[in-house]
Amino acid sequence: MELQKHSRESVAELLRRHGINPTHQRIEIGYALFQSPQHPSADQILAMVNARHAETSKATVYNTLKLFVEKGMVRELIVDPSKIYYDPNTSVHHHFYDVAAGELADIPAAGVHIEGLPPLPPGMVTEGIDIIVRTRPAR
Amino acid sequence: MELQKHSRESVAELLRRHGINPTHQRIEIGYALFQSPQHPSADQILAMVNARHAETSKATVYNTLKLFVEKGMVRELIVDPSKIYYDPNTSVHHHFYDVAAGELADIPAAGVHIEGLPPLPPGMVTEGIDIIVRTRPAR
DNA sequence: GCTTGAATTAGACAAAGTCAAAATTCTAAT
DNA sequence: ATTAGAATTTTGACTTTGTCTAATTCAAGC
Ligand SMILES: [Mn+2]
Ligand SMILES: [Mn+2]
Ligand SMILES: [Zn+2]
Ligand SMILES: [Zn+2]
Repeated sequence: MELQKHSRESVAELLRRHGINPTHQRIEIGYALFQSPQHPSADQILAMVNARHAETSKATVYNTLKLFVEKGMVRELIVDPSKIYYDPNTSVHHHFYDVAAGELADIPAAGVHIEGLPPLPPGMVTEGIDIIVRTRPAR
Repeated sequence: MELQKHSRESVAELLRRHGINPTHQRIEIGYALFQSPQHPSADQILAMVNARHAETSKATVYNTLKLFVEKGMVRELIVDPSKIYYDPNTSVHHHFYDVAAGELADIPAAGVHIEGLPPLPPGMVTEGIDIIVRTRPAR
């Protein structure tokens, strides 16, 4: 057993733990998200979910991803002007972004420190700190 | 004299220094960009430029902003999933982003250090490092 | 088998941005 | 002055990503 990190059953359990009713569509979307190509866009998820046969509508994919974000099950990454990428890893970490290929790679939080940030504007609270290292192929 | 940091003449000069032929439209767009509301979007610039009377088309605003970015005269800020913000300050610095209001505020680079970043993926070169502190109103 | 609330769907719509072709303006010869 | 060629701008159609609303389907509980 344990051939895959995430079975549909373990995704259902993850949904329950985040207070999300694990319907068929939500399980498929979560499953797609936690599978392979780290950091997919909504469009890619829609394609993955419906690869074998039509299973889920566009509206449901967008609604569900928004729900996942609200419930803290996934994170949005805003690095590309034209689409949102989704990150199944919600723990603190940062990213390389290959602007030529449009691909993201994780930077583990361990060892990364930011020093000397000024205090927040008054009355504001931090929602998150993103470090994005934009890269491109040399020469 | 010197009532404004940037006159149309000084914008024209800035364009020339960046190898951009200073046409009427480009000067107006640059002037709008360097005026006030720090970090405008393309849409806001279009509105500013045409506030008094129609002066510049949508295509020219988008083309020109892209040209400015290519020539290194302004910087794009990707912080919002729905629009690009433009930053007339190209020196190294970072940003607070109020996700509720959609407003950016500068964080001067002085004193801010990032430690412990891993080496770049092989064959890649850094294009820039962005730190975005996402904030929202408390409570 | 009904009833009801939750979830999903289709399809129209909106916003931001792109693109190609036509029109205009500029430049620099003749 | 005239004209050719290049650069710039414009128009308007188009694409992509995402949103919205109303209709439909689904899942329990009775
Ligand atoms: Mn866009
Ligand atoms: Mn969008
Ligand atoms: Zn990640
Ligand atoms: Zn700035």
